[in-house]
Amino acid sequence: MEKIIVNSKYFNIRDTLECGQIFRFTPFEKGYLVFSRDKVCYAYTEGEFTVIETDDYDYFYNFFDLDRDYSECVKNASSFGVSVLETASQMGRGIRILNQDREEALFSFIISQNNNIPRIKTIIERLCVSLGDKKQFGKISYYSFPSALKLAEKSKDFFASLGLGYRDTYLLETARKIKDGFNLDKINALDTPSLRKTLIGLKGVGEKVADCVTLFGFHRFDSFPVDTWIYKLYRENFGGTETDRKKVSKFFTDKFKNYSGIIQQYLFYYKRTLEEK
DNA sequence: GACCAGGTGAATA
DNA sequence: TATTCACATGGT
Repeated sequence: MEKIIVNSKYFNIRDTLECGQIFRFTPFEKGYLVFSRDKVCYAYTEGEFTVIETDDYDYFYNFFDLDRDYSECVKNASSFGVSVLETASQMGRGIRILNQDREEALFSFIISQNNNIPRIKTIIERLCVSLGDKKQFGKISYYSFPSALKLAEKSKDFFASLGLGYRDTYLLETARKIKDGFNLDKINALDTPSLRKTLIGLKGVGEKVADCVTLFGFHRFDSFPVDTWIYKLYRENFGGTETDRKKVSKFFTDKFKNYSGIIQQYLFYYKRTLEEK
């Protein structure tokens, strides 16, 4: 067991987990257990520090993007003279964009479409319990996220029984494609537009899911996913009039460039916490 | 019942 | 190219 200790000003564990980029975490003692692939860590706040306890130091150091200076991101977000950006980036300054497992991000966001976050979490948890490997972390037992190969063996009805709804075929077809050689690591060599296009070739992956996967699975900060919340914010806070989500995304990426992804998270988190009751 | 949730695929014009 | 509609499921 090792500990990573970081000043919490630009690394808040709650904000990082609750901002909607990851679905596998659970409250535990002073903080959270966070799961990624077959790994786990225990993360909590202690005074002015964020503490990560784990058996996989290097993995989680990279996972939480600890080499990046996020004060730069907040500074950039504030530089546009738009008050909502000022507010949102201050509120979300502790958010880090996670370096998630590519397969896990891909399948998770296929499940996310036209769905709400609590239910997405439930479905993913069921997937792990029924197909993942049982693992041990101290006294805690948990399940890994199942590989595409494992998913590809199951039937459409099996996924339907887990509550995936019409997304059952999307998950199955994408899992089979990966089993047949579609390589998520190889396509990391592509630039973001080509990567997006390639991902959209998968069943169940459209503009929005592709943007989430490039951002959360491939760490492409020039991606700006537009979901229903961001679309609402675009109209209400930016006076936007475009209805095509693709054009809305372009509006923001043209403005925010290589800070698009992190600013999108500031805005998403802000809008969602503001409106939740 | 209607409407919504981190939308997409397919049909249509 | 752009618009429209069905699609499972569960919560409000």
